[in-house]
Amino acid sequence: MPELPEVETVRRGLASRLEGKTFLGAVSRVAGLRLPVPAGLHDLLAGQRLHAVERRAKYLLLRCDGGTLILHLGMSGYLRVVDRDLPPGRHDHLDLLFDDGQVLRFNDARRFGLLLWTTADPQEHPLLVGLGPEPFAGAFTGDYLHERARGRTVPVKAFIMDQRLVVGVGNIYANEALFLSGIHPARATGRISRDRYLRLADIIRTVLAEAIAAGGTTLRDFSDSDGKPGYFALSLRVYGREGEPCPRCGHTLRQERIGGRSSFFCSRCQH
DNA sequence: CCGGACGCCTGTCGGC
DNA sequence: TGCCGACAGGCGTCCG
Repeated sequence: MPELPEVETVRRGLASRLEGKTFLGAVSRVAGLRLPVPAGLHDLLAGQRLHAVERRAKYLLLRCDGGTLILHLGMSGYLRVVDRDLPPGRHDHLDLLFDDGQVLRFNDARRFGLLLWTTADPQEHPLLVGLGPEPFAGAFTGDYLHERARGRTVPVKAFIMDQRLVVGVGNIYANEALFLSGIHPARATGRISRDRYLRLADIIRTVLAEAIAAGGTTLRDFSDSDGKPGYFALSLRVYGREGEPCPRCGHTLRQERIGGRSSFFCSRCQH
């Protein structure tokens, strides 16, 4: 579910509401998410002061004095800040308790999410160490894309969703960025000009930034830490709009499976 | 190394 | 109405 704009929206909410607080501990109601929840999480967290909420790719990093909580929301995960008296509901798997009575509650129906604790540098964690550049970092350029694309035959949509190339682009924003770039999602990665990659890199940044400004995209269950939805869904040009007219030329938008994922595009505007 | 398929897990929706 | 398959915002692993 959440791509970079959604995770960044959550990060901002958590940072403003939770930074500076001290953990009382944790309650787990699940054996494992994508990986087992750390044994003894309560004792690991108790007394830790949360001094910063950061983001790397689609991971949230909750920096504490003695270590870092690494969270990933998977497809269906969300976080809420609630009062500890609110009874947990279905799929409310984890509560991280703060000393002021507030609780950071993790709900994840599909359990593709993740919570880990590390006392080492989280950037060096095996799950994070191979990640590509952040799309807003200087290293992410059209020339970088063009260089990495050389000789590759994979559909460009799968290419830009590969987190080893660049992080944060998931299925929604890949579709949107390719539409705005006029590039067909199935086009072979190595057969796209440098000029088009320059434009694509800019457009990826622009789409992600606009989505962050809108609070992310809510299709069904995404919400920020206050439970409020994002409204970028209103601005989606092609995602989920098969059968509707192309916003640029009026041709009927198509849906096809490309790179194993549902893809939406205009066969007249995108080549 | 590369590209593609699969599995993880639950909820929802469309077709019959 | 009920059932069943397909599909859903991610990602790691395995196979050819």
